[in-house]
Amino acid sequence: MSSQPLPAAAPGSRRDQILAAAAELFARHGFHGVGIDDIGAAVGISGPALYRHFRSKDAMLGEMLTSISEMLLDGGQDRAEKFAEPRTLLTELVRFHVDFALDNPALITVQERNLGNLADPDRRKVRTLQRRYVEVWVGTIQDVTGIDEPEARAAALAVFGLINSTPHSRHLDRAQMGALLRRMAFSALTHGPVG
Amino acid sequence: MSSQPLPAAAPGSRRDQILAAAAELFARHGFHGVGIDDIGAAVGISGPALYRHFRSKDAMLGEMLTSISEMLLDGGQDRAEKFAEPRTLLTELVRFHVDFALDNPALITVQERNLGNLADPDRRKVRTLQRRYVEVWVGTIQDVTGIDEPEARAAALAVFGLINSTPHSRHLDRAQMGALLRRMAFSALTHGPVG
DNA sequence: CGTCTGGGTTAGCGCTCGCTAACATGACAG
DNA sequence: CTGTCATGTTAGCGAGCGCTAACCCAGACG
Repeated sequence: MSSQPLPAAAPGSRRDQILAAAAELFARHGFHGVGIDDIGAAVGISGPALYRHFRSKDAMLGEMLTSISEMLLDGGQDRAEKFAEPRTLLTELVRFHVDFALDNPALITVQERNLGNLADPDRRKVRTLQRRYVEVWVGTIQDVTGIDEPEARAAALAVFGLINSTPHSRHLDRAQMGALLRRMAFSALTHGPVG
Repeated sequence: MSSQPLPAAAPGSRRDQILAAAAELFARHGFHGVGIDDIGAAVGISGPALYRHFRSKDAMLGEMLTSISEMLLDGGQDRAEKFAEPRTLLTELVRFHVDFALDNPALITVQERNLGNLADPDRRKVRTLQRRYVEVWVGTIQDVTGIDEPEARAAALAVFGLINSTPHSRHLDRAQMGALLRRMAFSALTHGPVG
């Protein structure tokens, strides 16, 4: 649904493989808990060979986080264009975010935990992208519930926390987990803020 | 030179001050992103002086995480004793966890992110405590909703993610934020899993 | 008053880390 | 063949880390 099974967008097969492995490791041990040699070993090459593909370890994290943020923003804006009716849009935003979190648990974890480890130029870029994604949600939540903007923003972040918790609980299969998260998120947003 | 292996009973003030400062730093930069000198500087002493109070940096994290887990478990069990009616108990569990998260944002963040950085004996202890705390929630959720156990467990973890998101959103005052989180959590739990 | 002790200092060791340097090699292009 | 390029290798540097060693000193106390 959200991922392409066919051979990936060509130019960066190796780069992408490295980024995926690094994401997994960063998610599990934290950015500073992972060495350059660990990442290399995870893709079958050893240590400094990574510098043929990335300028630095920070650059890996930067690219990882910007690409996540761009995927989320693109997906959010895409839904916002397609669905005009607020309640429908909210449903679709929830569905999109849930699918993304279920398909990319490592990326979600890294984005949640390691923004603080990002060097300054990249961090501003990522924060801007994130802010714009949140803005899509905030507007939709306000349209549906009528609550004021600060509360809608807090509600959006709370729901992200709910949905993004999925990497930490693996006892349900994908379909069940997706359905549960969608219902919980939607209930929290529609029944919660109203009262 | 009589060897008393473990830190004795509560001298309190200084150790706690150090732990609080360390929690703040671990929450912001991650365990490996914080140096022993940083922690010392945060309490006005410098670097190695910390070893008068803790055996190692890992021991600080261990003590921090076990104390959090014990506070949560104690609070949960306390409510479970006091409130027999399932729906009331669920309300009180939500209230308790929300208050804890609002009062201890750094601790919540550290517990969420840095369990993986814990050395093995401590990690098992913390995980056991966490599991028992989750069990209190799972039982209550099942009593209220009637859903099966794996789904109740997933729902509990999702709600923790929702509530624990509060350190990342600071635009509402404590009372508003508490009220919002309580309503969202309760709605997610009561309307979500049922369908 | 001398001694002990708790909590602090600075110096520095050994290790690991991110990264660079120098070199190797297989796949083509001409 | 040979030269180039992409992609790998190993050796090793400099910095920073956790932690220990050695010393210091203010009280408490007999």
